[in-house]
Amino acid sequence: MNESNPTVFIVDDDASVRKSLERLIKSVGFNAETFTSAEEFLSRKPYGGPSCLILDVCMPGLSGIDLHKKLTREEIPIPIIFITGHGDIPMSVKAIKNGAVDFLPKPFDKKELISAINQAIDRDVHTRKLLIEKEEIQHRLNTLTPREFQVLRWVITGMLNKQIAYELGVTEKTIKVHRGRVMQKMQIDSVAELVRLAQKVGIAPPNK
Amino acid sequence: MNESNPTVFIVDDDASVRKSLERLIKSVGFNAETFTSAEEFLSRKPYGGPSCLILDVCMPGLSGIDLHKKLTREEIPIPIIFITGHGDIPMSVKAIKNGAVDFLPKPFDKKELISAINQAIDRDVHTRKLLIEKEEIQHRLNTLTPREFQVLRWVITGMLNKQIAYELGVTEKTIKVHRGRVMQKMQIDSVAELVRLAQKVGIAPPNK
DNA sequence: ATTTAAATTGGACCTTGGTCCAATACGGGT
DNA sequence: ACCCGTATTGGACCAAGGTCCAATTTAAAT
Repeated sequence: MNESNPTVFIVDDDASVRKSLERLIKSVGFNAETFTSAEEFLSRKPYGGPSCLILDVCMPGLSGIDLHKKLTREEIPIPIIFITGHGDIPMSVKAIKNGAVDFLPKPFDKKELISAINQAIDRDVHTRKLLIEKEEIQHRLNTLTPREFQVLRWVITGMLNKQIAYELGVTEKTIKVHRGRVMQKMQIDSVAELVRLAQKVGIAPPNK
Repeated sequence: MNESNPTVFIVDDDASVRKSLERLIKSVGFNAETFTSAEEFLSRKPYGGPSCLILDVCMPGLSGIDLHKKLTREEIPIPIIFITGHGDIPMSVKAIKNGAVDFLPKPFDKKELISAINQAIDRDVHTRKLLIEKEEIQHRLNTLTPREFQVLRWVITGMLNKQIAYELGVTEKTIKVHRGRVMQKMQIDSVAELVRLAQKVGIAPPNK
């Protein structure tokens, strides 16, 4: 069990389900870790590597649905595969619309579950990659002064320095200096890259 | 019945369902148009305004699911709301994952259906807006010569004219001319706009 | 064979972007 | 009182972008 290998977390109040899932998952080469309740899962320390969550819908205490909501609210984007013995269509529809990877009624086909797990892990790897990228960008953005950030937002509109200068009520010279520092701090050397970078973290142009 | 008002298409083999749905939909101010089969719907001329499709899953001939697949394959992005009397969870999950707006078992709550219809129409309005924008961009792109398009792809990387010239084995002068024509034909005047525009239609930088 | 579109390049010239050095001004914090 | 980060601006200077006019070459189309 190491953190570079994908881990599948299993939350189900039924011991036999936990056991069989754990065996199945380990047999295909993933780490598996089981929990008897949503609360127990929440108290686990955050996992660093790629992972996903197999979650029973109905459980005493916090239900699987509740846990999903909570994770969404707290922006913990771990991919979720629901399993359930007593689900209905509206419930499954809602779960998928809220971002669950799959929703499998018990008993389910092993191949289907494995397929869902692979999808979930792939999604998590992708999500993590984007997240890390965003954090790196954000870190550099935080080194900008307020004025520099303001200039950045105008620069990505494609306006000329003199136009930006007019908008901010300063001289073109000043914009040049701010702009130069923005590029230096963001560690790039073209407007094209700045535009893409701003897009990735959702920086909008000024309201005018 | 005019094309600026949203229209809801109803496809169901059950006459009573068609009738009640039509009444409900007209009562909230949308146009409604009914069809007794998927085939009948397909033979209708394309609708210009915002619309969505309420689709029975089980029907003689082409089923609702089949129709959904066909529309997806042919890139007809009309939002779909499934209704069904005999659906199961895997079916509903699959439908939503394939992009359906909702999946409602009969009998359904009127408010739920109306809510789903509003979502579907909103989605369609949004999709159409993006589509029109993409088409406008594509139209301008089609006026570019192969070489100009090639230069465009290098320009959006943020490279200098001299670097692009080296990549293409020509002089900087040549790149300047192509680049100028690209900006003129695309009707923009900054690299920033070019980058965003390229992003919208999914133009990738060169493979190097 | 003539025409046409595309690609290429040169020269001249102007605008814009970017940098280096330097200076002033203002507000916080030690 | 003094230092530091931030914002501002100027001068000088060079690199890069962009445009106008003009010319050549080549391949495709009529």
